[in-house]
Amino acid sequence: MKQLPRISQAEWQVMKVFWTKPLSTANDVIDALSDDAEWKPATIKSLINRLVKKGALGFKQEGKVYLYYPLVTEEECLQAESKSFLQRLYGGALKPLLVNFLKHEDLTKEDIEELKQILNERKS
Amino acid sequence: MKQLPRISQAEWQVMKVFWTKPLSTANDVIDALSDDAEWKPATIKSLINRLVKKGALGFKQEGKVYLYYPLVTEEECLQAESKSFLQRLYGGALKPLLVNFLKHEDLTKEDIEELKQILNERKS
DNA sequence: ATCTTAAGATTACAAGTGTAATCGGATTAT
DNA sequence: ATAATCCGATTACACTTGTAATCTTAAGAT
Repeated sequence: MKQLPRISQAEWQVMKVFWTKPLSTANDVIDALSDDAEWKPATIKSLINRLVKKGALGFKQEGKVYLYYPLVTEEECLQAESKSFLQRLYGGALKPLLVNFLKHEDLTKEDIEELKQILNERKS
Repeated sequence: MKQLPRISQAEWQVMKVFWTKPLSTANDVIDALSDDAEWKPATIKSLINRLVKKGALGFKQEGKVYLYYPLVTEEECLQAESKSFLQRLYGGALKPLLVNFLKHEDLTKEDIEELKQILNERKS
């Protein structure tokens, strides 16, 4: 399996935009993230550059601008991050993690039903 | 609420020792972590020092050595980390996180029953 | 009284991160 | 043609992190 580049927190924000809408330009990302208005445009461009260097993003030139696209899927990154999180904080024990999240976070009645459904389906 | 120092991954390993056994000496930690033999003793001392500076550990002198102890609970740190993880990777949506973990990680039949129990208890 | 030892304190240093400004070349407007 | 603009590339810089060696000082050994 291809080995994933490691994506930092700030970079993750940027990746999310590309995962949601691949073949975006740098400006698309800047727009997409402008609501939160957390970063200067230059910052976002820096992050995009790093992601390209890390091999997390590819691009093709379209006229004068680049259209960037993810080279790694959100699924696999999420998987990897989640796994390392589980390992690091809960020593790899899934149940305590789940218990913790179940206890402290918000769930609707429907969510709960759905989760029980999932639990039922995975017998073992 | 007291604001938590931010504890890095390597530091977390060290904190775990103190959470498990408060009032440990630096050498206790070195011993405790020597199985994994990942770090030189000097490294562990560095980490302890940083944790003291960050306000994550306190200590009292006992004869010639220091007995260190956590100034923050594992519970609150876990809580904070988990929350930020949830926010960062899943945009704060608990269900996708749970679904992901439920789908990909290992659970025994008993675990599953227990989780369903928890779900039942928290009607909403 | 000295010498050794061991503990905490200080210093080191490269890599990664957050955050951003500036440079250089191409494109568009005048 | 020339000037203004825009975009990606390069450079910047402080802070954190991983990893560890060295320094200082006090206690214990001889």
